[in-house]
Amino acid sequence: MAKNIIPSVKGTREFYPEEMALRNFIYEKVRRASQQFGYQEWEAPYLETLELYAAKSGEELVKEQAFTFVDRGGSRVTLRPELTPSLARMIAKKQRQLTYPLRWWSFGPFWRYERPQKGRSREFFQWNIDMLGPDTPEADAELIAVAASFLKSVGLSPGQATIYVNNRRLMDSQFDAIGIPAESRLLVSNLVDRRNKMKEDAWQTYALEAGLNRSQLGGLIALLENKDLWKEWEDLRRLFTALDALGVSEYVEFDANVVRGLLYYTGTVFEAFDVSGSVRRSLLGGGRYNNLLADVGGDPLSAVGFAMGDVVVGIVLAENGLIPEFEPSPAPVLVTVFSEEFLAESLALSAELRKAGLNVTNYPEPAKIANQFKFANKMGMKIALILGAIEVESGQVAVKDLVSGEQVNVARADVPERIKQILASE
RNA sequence: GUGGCUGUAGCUCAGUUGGCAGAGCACCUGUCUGUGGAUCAGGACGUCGCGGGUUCGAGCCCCGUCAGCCACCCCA
Repeated sequence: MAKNIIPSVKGTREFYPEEMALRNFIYEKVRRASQQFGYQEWEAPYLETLELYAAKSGEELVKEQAFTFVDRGGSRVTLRPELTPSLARMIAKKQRQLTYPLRWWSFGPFWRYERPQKGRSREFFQWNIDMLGPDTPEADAELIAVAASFLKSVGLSPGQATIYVNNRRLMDSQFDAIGIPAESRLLVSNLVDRRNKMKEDAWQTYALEAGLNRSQLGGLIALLENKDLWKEWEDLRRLFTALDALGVSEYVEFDANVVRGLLYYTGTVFEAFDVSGSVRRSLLGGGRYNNLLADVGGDPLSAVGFAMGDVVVGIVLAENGLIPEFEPSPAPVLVTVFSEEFLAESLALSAELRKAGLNVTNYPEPAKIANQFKFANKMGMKIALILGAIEVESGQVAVKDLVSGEQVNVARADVPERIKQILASE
């Protein structure tokens, strides 16, 4: 059948109505969580210059994994791989005109030129949410609370999704204490990232080969396994106090293993994982980054935020049976077309019902009534209306409840009310 | 970017040592003219991902390529 169809671009996503419904479901939950805390929706260009990302020194990965091409004018442009540089620019351009604390959120498409596999495509949607201005643990706690609110709103319990929290400055002080010099931090950071993926003894061997001595390794292990380490750090104590007050502490745990890309974050870091399955999957991640505005030439400005991709969230929701049932038709009512003769009558009835505030689909042509009912059934519609010779003569409409199977004849003027009754009872 | 697995009907898949292309589900039609879902009866459905090679003969073997998946890598 499907011959010679030009394939879609590798790694892109096609949203058939059912997938689009899931995307919109996620979007609605994201929007609600964001707005509950007073965040404003905003958006940035999808196309940016490569320089915007190259400006962040040390991020060659951006150059390797960004979707870049030369436009007709010879400029190098990039499909945005992340939002934060655009945020930094837009803030910097109006830094003195904006109102702080500034709370912004966004949900839009991003592109990364990666090797596609499950949970990772070249085109994805991402929720970004940030607070700029305050530099307090309580601000950090608010972002974590927003994340927890989202997880809760889609039906993920603390047992299914957990947010792990750490602090980069705490880790720096601890690394100092066990004699890991500043220039080894990147190495150690990678080591920590890797620890969950390797067997413990293999990981230790790897760590020693990578250049740690036994005393450093021992210190590192003790550090990573210390669940009470947060108590030694004022900011984390305040953070957990605030989380408790915000009512989300059941979703949050301290974990020294969370480090997240060393060069970016300056304080609190956090990452939510799906812990319902056999594999721990990252749902969202973020933290405090206080240097960003200064890096792009703005005045120093503190910031905290996180990002969440739609792909993994969709998979996790599906695996936990949390995706709402798909309703194919946004219109619960079908007006059938009895014959050519009554086509105009059906169209007029549909228009009346729409005027009464109902979503109504009119069958587009005369066809066997059985086929029109089949259509209504497949589209998940709740009510079918029949307008044939008998009904028109008596000024009535046959209203059939497709869920219960009951059918009654109703005076035409009473049809909207009758439909609303049926819909309300289901 | 590296390594591996997979690709057969709309979907999920079977297909023996190389010998006529299969199943289930979905789909279409059912006693001539006003009613969907369930059952029954009948029917249609293939570039075996694509290109090349070996062979009397390839879905099956070999090479290449594309796509999906898995592990690395990375996760802004």
